[in-house]
Amino acid sequence: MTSVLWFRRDLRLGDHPALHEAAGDGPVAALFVLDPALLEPSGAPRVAFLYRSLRALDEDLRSHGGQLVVRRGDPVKVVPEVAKEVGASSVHVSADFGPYGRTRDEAVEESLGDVRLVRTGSPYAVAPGRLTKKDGEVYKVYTPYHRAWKEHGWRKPATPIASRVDWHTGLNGIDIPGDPALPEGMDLPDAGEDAARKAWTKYHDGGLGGYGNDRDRPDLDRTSRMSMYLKWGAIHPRTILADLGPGDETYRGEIAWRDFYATILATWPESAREYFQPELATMEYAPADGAAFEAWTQGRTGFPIVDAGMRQLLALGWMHNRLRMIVASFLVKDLHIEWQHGARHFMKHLVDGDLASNQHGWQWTAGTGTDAAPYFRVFNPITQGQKFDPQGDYVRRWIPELLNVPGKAVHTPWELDAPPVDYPEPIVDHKKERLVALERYQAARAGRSSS
DNA sequence: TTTTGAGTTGTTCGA
DNA sequence: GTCGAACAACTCAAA
Repeated sequence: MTSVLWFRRDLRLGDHPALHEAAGDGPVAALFVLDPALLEPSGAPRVAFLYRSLRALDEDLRSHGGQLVVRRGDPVKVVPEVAKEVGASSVHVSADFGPYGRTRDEAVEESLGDVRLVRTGSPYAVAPGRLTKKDGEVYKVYTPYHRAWKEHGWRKPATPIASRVDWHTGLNGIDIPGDPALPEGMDLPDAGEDAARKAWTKYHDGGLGGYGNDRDRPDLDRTSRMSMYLKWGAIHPRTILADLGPGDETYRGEIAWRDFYATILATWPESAREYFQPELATMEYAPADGAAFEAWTQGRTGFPIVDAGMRQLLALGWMHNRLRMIVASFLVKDLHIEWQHGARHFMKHLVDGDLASNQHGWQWTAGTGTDAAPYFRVFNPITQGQKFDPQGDYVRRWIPELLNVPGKAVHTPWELDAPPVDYPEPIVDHKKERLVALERYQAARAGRSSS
């Protein structure tokens, strides 16, 4: 009996449990639905990367005698239509645990009627719900979660079957749309499963060994950049995990973080918008519609390391992890702007923008999340720059106005005898704003304990 | 039930 | 320059 394989965040053919399930039923029709509800809030870089990933998937399918059918619309309508057209008795998917995805899937399941919606696998090594404390509750602290996660383990990658699948062809779909206009000069990495595997192999044989020591050095750029492939499932985390050795504990931990935050968001879907610790929502913040927020988004705060990160985001659709923390801390604790505004800006511009990791990364910085940073942990944008970009190479790469400032002096351009005229003065006094932030948090904490 | 130990990523200050 | 303490109490996880 024919089935539909509805692709979402699993745009690959290798190591794909839902494909194995579908193939066991008979012929498989491959479908992707362009859902306006998901596309509209996404920025051009992520949409472009999605389209390229879809083209790559279609190419891979064609090389195995199949094709990818792409339809536009609400999956609640589109998926049953396609199932009917091919006479499918089941629709196979990888489980989606996001706030929108889960509700959508329940609605699709309802609209499918007698056709079964079968969820097999997920984008995670250890899917939400698999791992609980002994009392059955969800872990809220990373470290014990991580311990249990390692103990629980994950499946080995499955053997490839795409060439043996009886692919259903002949359905009409729309062409994958042309890429939306990208910012001038933006150069996205190659998309698709093949590119993901190649990028991973290259990193595995090259930079991975130095990850533990150098991952915080944006000037050295030793992170794997697998996030955008993981975002769309061009590679599955368990494929990556299978290649890691005992010395790769730090890198393995990052995969665990991804699973952890997915679990948190799946358990508390409202934490995508609301404060995980609601009592901190009453804290006083500055409005996000002023010049300060604008300066932050444009990389013109006058703090070189902050501006370099923000400009890297605009230019690449990607930002080094250390910079994500620095610029987030600056927005929340120097400009006193709520984390949601920063999270939204990130989601708009990041190619790898993942709701769970993004929102909870921000909540961590804001001190409002699970396992949050202590309130007194305020990043100093000057010393962070000096520490993690010691020669200033990263800053100079992204801030042409500072190109001629040598060495670490680039982190304090206002101290130069002749500061560059086209680079802004610091928009705030960090020392002062740090104290303001500490007071705000202290007041909120006092409010909490008295209420 | 109670108790105990622990908690991603930092900074400043004073000795 | 280097080092340890203070920053603060609270919640979580597990015994």
